[in-house]
Amino acid sequence: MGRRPTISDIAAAAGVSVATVSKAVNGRYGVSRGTSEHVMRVVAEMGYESSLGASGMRGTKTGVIGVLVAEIESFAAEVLKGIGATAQSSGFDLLVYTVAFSHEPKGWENRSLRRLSGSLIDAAIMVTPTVVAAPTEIPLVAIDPHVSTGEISTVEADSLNGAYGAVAYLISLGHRRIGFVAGRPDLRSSRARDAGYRRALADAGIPYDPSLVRVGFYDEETTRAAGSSLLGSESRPTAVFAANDASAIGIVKVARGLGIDVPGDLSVIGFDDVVEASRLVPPLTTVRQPMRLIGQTATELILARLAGGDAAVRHVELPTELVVRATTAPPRRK
Amino acid sequence: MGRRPTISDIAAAAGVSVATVSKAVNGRYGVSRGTSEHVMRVVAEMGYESSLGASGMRGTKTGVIGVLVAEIESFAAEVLKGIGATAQSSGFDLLVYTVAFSHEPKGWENRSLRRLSGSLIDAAIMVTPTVVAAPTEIPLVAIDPHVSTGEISTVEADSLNGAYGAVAYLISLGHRRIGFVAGRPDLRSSRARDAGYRRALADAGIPYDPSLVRVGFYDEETTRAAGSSLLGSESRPTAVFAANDASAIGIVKVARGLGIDVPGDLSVIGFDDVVEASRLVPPLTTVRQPMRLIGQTATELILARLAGGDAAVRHVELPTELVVRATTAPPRRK
DNA sequence: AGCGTTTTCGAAAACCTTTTCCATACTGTA
DNA sequence: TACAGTATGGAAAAGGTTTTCGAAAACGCT
Repeated sequence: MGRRPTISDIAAAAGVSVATVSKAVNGRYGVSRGTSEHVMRVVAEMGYESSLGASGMRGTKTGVIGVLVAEIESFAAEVLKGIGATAQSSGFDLLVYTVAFSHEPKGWENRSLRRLSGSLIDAAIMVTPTVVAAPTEIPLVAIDPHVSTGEISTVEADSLNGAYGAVAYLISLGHRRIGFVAGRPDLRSSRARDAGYRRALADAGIPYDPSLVRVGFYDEETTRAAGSSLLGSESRPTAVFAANDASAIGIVKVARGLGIDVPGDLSVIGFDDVVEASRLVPPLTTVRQPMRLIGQTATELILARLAGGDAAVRHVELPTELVVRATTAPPRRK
Repeated sequence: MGRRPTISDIAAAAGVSVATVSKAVNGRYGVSRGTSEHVMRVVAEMGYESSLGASGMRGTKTGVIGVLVAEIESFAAEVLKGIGATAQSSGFDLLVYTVAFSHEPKGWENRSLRRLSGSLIDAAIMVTPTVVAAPTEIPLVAIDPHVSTGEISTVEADSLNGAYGAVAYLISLGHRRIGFVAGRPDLRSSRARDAGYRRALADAGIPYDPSLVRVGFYDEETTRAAGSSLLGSESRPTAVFAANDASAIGIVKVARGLGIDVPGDLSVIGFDDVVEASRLVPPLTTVRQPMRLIGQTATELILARLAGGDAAVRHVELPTELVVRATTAPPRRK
C-alpha cells in the first residue's frame, strides 16, 4: 500500500487510458473539460505526481534547473541562497547535485552534467568548475569559472578591482612590505586577484617581491603550511593580502602560533566575506563578494536563455566591497 | 556532435551489445576481462555516463541521497553543509531538491518525494517538512520536524533546554518582565521553545503573562508587525526571547524604530545563530543550534539504514549553546 | 438526412538503462 | 575425440511517461 501510484494506477482508477491521464495532468490539448476534471480529481485523491526520471526520458523539458557543485562549503552555500530565491519564483524547480569523491576524478562537472542533462534538467549552473565544460545541448552558466572557460557564460565578482582596493587600502595605512597568498591557479578569479595585487603595488611604486608571495590554493590547511615560511622569516611582511577568507584565516592562525599580533604586528585582508570571516577573533577585514547576487544573476541569465531570448555568451562581473573589520591597522613604528 | 552519448552509441562504437556495455560499466558478472577493458576504454574516450533518470527506472538503487528543502535560507543552507560533507565521503551522491512555489500548495515534501522516490533517490532527508509525510518505500529522516511526525526518524536541536537556558540567563541578569515571540505552531521546535520559556519562568517563580507573548511564525516580517504592539505598549517587557534569529532581528529593528535602545532599554535573545545574527549591529545574543551537526547526524542515520542496519525509528536531540553577544544587558534601573 | 469538420480518446512507439534468460563458444577431462 | 561444464555475449522485456497518429464519436451546416 505504501507504493507510489503510477500513471497506470490513475488510468485504471479513473477508467481512462494512460494517454488521457498524461494529457490531463500536463494540460495538453485533446481532453474534454469533463474528463480532465474527473482525472484530476482521481489524481488529487490518490496523490499522484509524475516521476521526474520517467518524464524526463521522453525527451521534453522538465521544468528543472540543475546546479552542479563540487562541495557545499561557505561560498557555494551562499550562492545557492541566491539561486534558490530567484528560481523559486520563476516556476522552475531546483536540483542541486553533488557527486561523491569530487576531488579524485577530474571532471566531476562533466560527469554529473552528463548524468543529469537530457533527462532531468533543462539547464545547468556550475559552481566553481574545475575543467572546461564539454559542449552540451542545454544552456550553461559557470560561476567562479575555470581560466579556460571561454565559450560559456560566466558570472563572477570583479576580483581585479576588489584585490586592487584591498592592497591599496593596506598601502594607504602605510604598509610597504605586503605579502600575497595566491589562490588556485586554475581559476580565473585567482589570476585576477593576483593581477590586482600587482597593479596596486605598481601604482604605488612598490616593486613586486616574489619572496613575499605564496600559493595557498584557496585552502586553509595548504595556506598554513605555506604561511609559516612566509611569516617565519626575518624579513616578513607587515601585511598580507590573502586571495580568499579561508587563506586569510589560515594566515591569522599561523601568526597566532608564532606569537605575531594581528593587527598589531601584522595586518591581514581576505576575500569573500564568508560567515567565518566575521566570526574570527579578531573579525577579519575582507573584500566582500556579492555571493547571493552572483547566484541571482546566474539564474537570471539561465532563465532568459530558457525563455528563448538571447543566446549570446555573456561574462558578468559584479562589484565587490571592502569590509574593514579588525585585522588591519597601520604598521607598527620601529 | 554536442549530443550526449547513450549506451547504444557506446555499444556500436565498441562493437558489442548494449547489455555487455551495461555489465561492464556496472561491474556485473558475465563479461570477460578483455571485453570489459575494451568497453571501458571506449566509455572513457567518448565520455559516457549513464543517465540517472533512465538507470533509476529499472528499479534498482541509484546511489543518490535526496534532500528535500522548502527554501534555501540560512538554516537550511547550514544544515546542507553538514549533509554534504558527510555524504561526500560515503560514496553517495547528493541531490537537493527545491520545488517552485513551495508556499502555495501544502505538501511540497510529499509532492517532491513522489517525484523523486522510486526512480532517482535511495533515501531522503526532509528539512523542515510542513506536513506529516506519507509512508514511503525509501528510508526517511526529518530535520526540524512537524509536530505530528511520529512514525519517521527525526533530528533536531534540544529546543526545550536551549530556550530554558536563554530565559534563565535573562532572569539571571535581573529581568522579570520577559516577552516571547513564538515560532510556527506546526513545528515541534516551536512548541519546545515555548515550553522552555514557560518552565524557566515557572522555576523562577515568575507568573506567565499572555500579554507579553506574540506569534512571529519564525518570520522577520510577521514579527515586525506583531512586535510593534508588544513594544509599543506602556507596560512593555524589559527583555524578549524570540523563537528564532529572524524574529529576534525583527524585534531589534522594531525597537530601533521606536527609539528603544538595545540592550539599554531592551534585551533580546534569538535562537539558531545564523549568519545574520553575528552581523547584526549590535551583534545578537542567541542560542546556537549545531546546524552542521544536525545535518551530519541525519545523514549518518540515513547511511546506517541504507547499510541495512537497524531500521528503528529514532528521535535525536542535539545540545545547544548560549552565545552571549551584545543585545543583552541587565535591566535599566528606574 | 447527409456530409465534412472538429473533438475526444486510446494504442503504440520512443526514451535509456538494467536484468533475465538463452544460446553459443570455449575449457578441461575421460 | 567426445562430453559435460563453464564462461561469455546477446535478445528482449520491463520500468513510467509523453507524444504521435489513427479511429471513432460528436458537431455544424446545407
